[in-house]
Amino acid sequence: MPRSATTTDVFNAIGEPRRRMLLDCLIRGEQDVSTLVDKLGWPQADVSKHLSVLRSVDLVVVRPVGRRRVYGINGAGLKPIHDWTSTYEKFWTNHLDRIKARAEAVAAKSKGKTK
Amino acid sequence: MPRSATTTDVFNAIGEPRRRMLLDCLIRGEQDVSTLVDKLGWPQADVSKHLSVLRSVDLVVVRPVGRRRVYGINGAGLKPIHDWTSTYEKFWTNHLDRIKARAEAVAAKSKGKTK
DNA sequence: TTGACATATTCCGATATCAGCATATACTCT
DNA sequence: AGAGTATATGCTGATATCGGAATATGTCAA
Repeated sequence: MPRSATTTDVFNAIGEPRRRMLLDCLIRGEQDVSTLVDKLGWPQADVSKHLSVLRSVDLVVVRPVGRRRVYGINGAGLKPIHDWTSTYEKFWTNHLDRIKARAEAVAAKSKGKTK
Repeated sequence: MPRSATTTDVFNAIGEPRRRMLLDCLIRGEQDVSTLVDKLGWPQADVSKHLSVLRSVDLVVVRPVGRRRVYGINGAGLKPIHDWTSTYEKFWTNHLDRIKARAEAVAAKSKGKTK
């Protein structure tokens, strides 16, 4: 059994760097496909396909404007990832604490104690 | 050009659900491979291989204890993902604002205007 | 309706990834 | 050293994914 599809698993969807670039490009505001093609310099089909994946996991929303399609970020889709990583927050916080503690220990040691 | 390797891209590495399960399993504390195999019920080789990927992107650290290998979470590795999603935080916040705004609009409308 | 433009979808070959099995490495204890 | 345990790695076949080119869908405008 391979990994769950990019079209159903948000984590897998953003596993592709180009899709993160796409989102990073949209972060400044809604844009239509042509604009994205210009900015990114990828073939139009590629942009559409990556957008399609992002759409299927609800990371972006589309709004038809005439013959254009304006894409925007649906932040709610990224929240699960943010929440998941948040559960590990204590690990990097603790890590910093440990570094700090060690630094203080070193400082205390150099002040007087030889052990 | 395919997506960047699971062994070099943290985002891609956690794109695999089993690897997230593995991390979720380790969140309670360091554990050796046998314990993980027991808890998860996967073939030992699979566990080792997924751990290997997590190791290559620095999401876990290993500590040999006799013939055991005790794995622990390296939270610092997840921080980049957390930071990246944080840049989109405003989107889900704004989204809630928008829902609220719309709800208020609907309420105001139903109060008098028939449209 | 016809033509032009904007975007999506389909088909293709190449590649990475997965699970499973078998085997290799590494350590411990006697 | 040799047996046994713990973990890692190599090989294989099936599958998903990617980019690219061609094509299909959809929309406007005259």
